[in-house]
Order: sequence, then C-alpha cells, then structure tokens
Amino acid sequence: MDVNTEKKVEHTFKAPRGTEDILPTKWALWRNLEEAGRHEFELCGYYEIRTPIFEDTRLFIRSIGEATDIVEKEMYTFSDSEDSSITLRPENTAPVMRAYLEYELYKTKKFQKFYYIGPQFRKERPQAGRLRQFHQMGIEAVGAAAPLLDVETISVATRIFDRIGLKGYKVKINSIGCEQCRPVFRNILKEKLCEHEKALCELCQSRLNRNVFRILDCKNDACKTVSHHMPSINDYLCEACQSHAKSVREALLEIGIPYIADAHLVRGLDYYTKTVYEITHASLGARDAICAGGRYDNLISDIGGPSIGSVGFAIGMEATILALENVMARHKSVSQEVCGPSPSIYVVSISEETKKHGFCLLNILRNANLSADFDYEGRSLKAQMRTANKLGVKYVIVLGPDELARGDVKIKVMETGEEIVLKQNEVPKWFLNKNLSTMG
RNA sequence: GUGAGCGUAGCUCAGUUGGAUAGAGCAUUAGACUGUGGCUCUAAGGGUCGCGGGUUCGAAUCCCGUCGCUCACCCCA
Repeated sequence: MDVNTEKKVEHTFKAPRGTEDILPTKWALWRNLEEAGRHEFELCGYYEIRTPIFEDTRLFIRSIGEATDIVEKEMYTFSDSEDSSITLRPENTAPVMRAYLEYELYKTKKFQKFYYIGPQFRKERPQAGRLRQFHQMGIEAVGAAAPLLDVETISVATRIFDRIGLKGYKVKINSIGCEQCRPVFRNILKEKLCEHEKALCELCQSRLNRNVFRILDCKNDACKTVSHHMPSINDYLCEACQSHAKSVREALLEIGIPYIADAHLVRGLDYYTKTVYEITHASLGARDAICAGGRYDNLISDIGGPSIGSVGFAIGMEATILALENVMARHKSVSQEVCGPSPSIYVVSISEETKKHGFCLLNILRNANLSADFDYEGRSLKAQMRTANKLGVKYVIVLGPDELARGDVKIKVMETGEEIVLKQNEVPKWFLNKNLSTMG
C-alpha cells in the first residue's frame, strides 16, 4: 500500500515545457468535443484524413511563408540523419493539401472535403490555452470558389460549438482581398500611415515595413486612434472580392449565423485570400480565438499544384475546452471532477477462495458484453462496497463463502438497497434482461 | 524571444515584524458489536515549504541563481 518508494530517486520527470497530460478525469470533455466534431463534420459531408505528424520542412516554408515568425523561430525542425530536414507540423492545412496533390486527388474529383483531428507543434512561450503541443480539429474544402462554401465552413464550426453547448462565442469576419486588390490597399494604407508615423508605437513603426495590416490590429491606444482614421479594406476590394464578400454576409444572415464585420481582422499567413474569419470567446482573455479560418485560393498553386480555390478552418481544442470549462464554472452546473463512464457492475468477493470464483464470474459478465469491474487489492467487504458506490455502479454482486457453498450470488441494487439471490448460472441472463448499456 | 506576478500535503489554500515538532478544509485509508455503500463521528497516513546557493544564532518568510506555472507583449496555423 505504501506508494512512496524507500529509495529517493534524485531526478523526477515532468512533462516537457508546453506539453500537457490529459488525465482520465479530463477525458470526458475531450471525448465530447471530438465526438461533436466528428458528428458535425460527417453530417456535413467531410471525410477524415490523417497526415503524418512531421513533414518535409520545405512544405511549411513554402506555404506559411519564409519571413513569418512561425517559420523563423517557432518550428520544431531537425534532420533525420540523412540530408533531409523534417518539421513537426505547426498546422495541418499544408499537409492536407500536400496529400491532395501527392495522390492527385483532383484528377478523380476536383472538389473534396476533408477533416482532421490531431496534435500540432509550435515552439513558443506557453500560456493558457496555448501550448507547444496543442490539438486542432479542422476542415478543408478543396476545389471550389463559391462564397457559399465559405459560409458552410463557418456553419460547421458554429454547429460544433452549439453541439457541445458552448454559449457566448462570436463570429468575426472580414475580407482581405485577393492578389489583385490587396497590394493596392497595402500601398495606400502604408502611405497614409507613414504620415502619422510618429504617433505610432515603436512596434508599429517597424510594422510599417514588415506587416502594415497588423497595425490595424494593434492594441496600443495611440495606434488605435490613428488606425481609426484609416481607410477600410472594404473600400478597396476589387469587384470580384466585393461581390464575394457580399454573398458571404448575405448567406450568413440567411441561415441565421450572427457575425461581426471586423475590418481590422487580418491574417498572418500569406496564403489567405478574400474571406477570413475568427471565432472568439470572451472568457479566454487576450488570446481569445477558439477557431480561425478563411479562404486560401493561392496555397495549392504555391506548393506546386493547379490553381484551385479552397477554404477551411482550425478549431483550437485546448482553447475550446477552456472556454467550455469557464462557462460551466460560471453556471456551477457541472462538477469539477469530470470522469468517463463507469462500469455497471462491481463484483465483490470476500476470501481468497471466493475471489477465484468472482474473477470467473467477472469474465463471464464481460463475455456477455456487460461492463464490470472487480477488487484486486484484497480489501474488506466494506471497502469494496465503498469503491462500488464511488464508481457509481448500478449493481453489486456479492460472492462470499455462504453464497459459494450454496452455488448462488447476492445481487444488490445500489439505488434501492434491494438484494436479490440468484443461482450463479442465471446471472448473465438476469443482467441481459435489465438491458444495461455496455458502458455505464 | 520580452516584461510582470507566483511556486507550502493528491487538490484549494492559511502561516502574523525572520523564531521552537509547518497547519486547515476537501480527498485518501482505517475503524464505529465481528458479511454491505451513501449521512455522521473518530483516528491515521501524507510535506527536505519547486530546486541550488547566500545572509543570519535561526529562513517557508530576506537576497541571488535556476526550473516550472500564470498573465501580458511579440506572433498566431
């Protein structure tokens, strides 16, 4: 029983910085989210795809952009003893596209819808809901340019949040134009901002040359004042982008998804075009996004494929679960200890001799697809009853020397305290008539 | 990567201007007429006070370093 070892081990291990163990007490939340995701993805015609955890480093450099922070300092990159450099995937869009191209899926069917669920890696300073190994589930609708498809992806995300009962999320949407109109706007914006250069914070002054659009998103009050007087991207969208944006917004209203048009919403990655969106939850503080996505009409051609439009999103699972926990804590409706399903039956036996028979009975129950568990610690009857109670089982089977001698068992119905005596060979049948679910 | 705050039992936290065997609640385990759970009562186990160094007669408390966590920034698939 003594859990402590006599020998002190001088070094104990911890999960690496920025990683997290998901303990059994938390799994119900994760499973819930995953199942909600799968349900909605498949309901909407998306098919699961699993790509490798690591990829050729060049894939991410090409797709994400060489000059981005992600590529410059946040990737887990190493060489695998040959001349090749590999990288733990920092996102899942490029890998899905790579697979789409590698198997030339566009040749059999140009338009395809994929979903994925899995870990992603990014070496950065850990923060709440932001880890070095984190999990995303997302979709990629590849091969169509219709604005309605953008709307479908948004609706898939909100369906998932609705299904898990997450209240209070906000959909923010913007259009960042295409290769035609974005550069025009960028130049004008840059010109206008340069006029107010001295009013901007130090960081934004450097942004003038690196990433002008980010200035619109700066939290500094002075910068906010300046950007308030700046023109909006919406005034500079080309005709195609304008009508695309209009269609998206109309369709969102049509199907009843409220959104906030946020002209300051920008994207860090080069491959985004036209629609960008973000779903946020206010309970999360500064880093409040639980889902981010948009259209990327240039990505496939960027990585060597045909020119095919696509749209997709990724949901941050840690962030979503945090938001869900915050909401639950506020409503105090769910206990903090969230556990998975318990078995339905607990087999209690009293002596060494009856333990052997109890163990056989346990296996008979399991063979009949009844969920059941058993005491391996040799604890007292009372202790076993306590455990059964804590597990929340519906029934306890008591098999003591008396029962053994008579060839029967006692079944206790935990809810009522009622006890029933049965012949041992009648036990599985009795339970099967109870129509117990296989788990809990 | 930058800045700030925090680090005491499994968990949530007390710990007075540095002072004696470091506490509580919850959880765990065991008992309360010997084969029965929940409620109640009683008791027990569990901490080199994150780690290392320094100041001091004396450090959980002060100083330095280190690791980790948290929050914000950078950035964000």
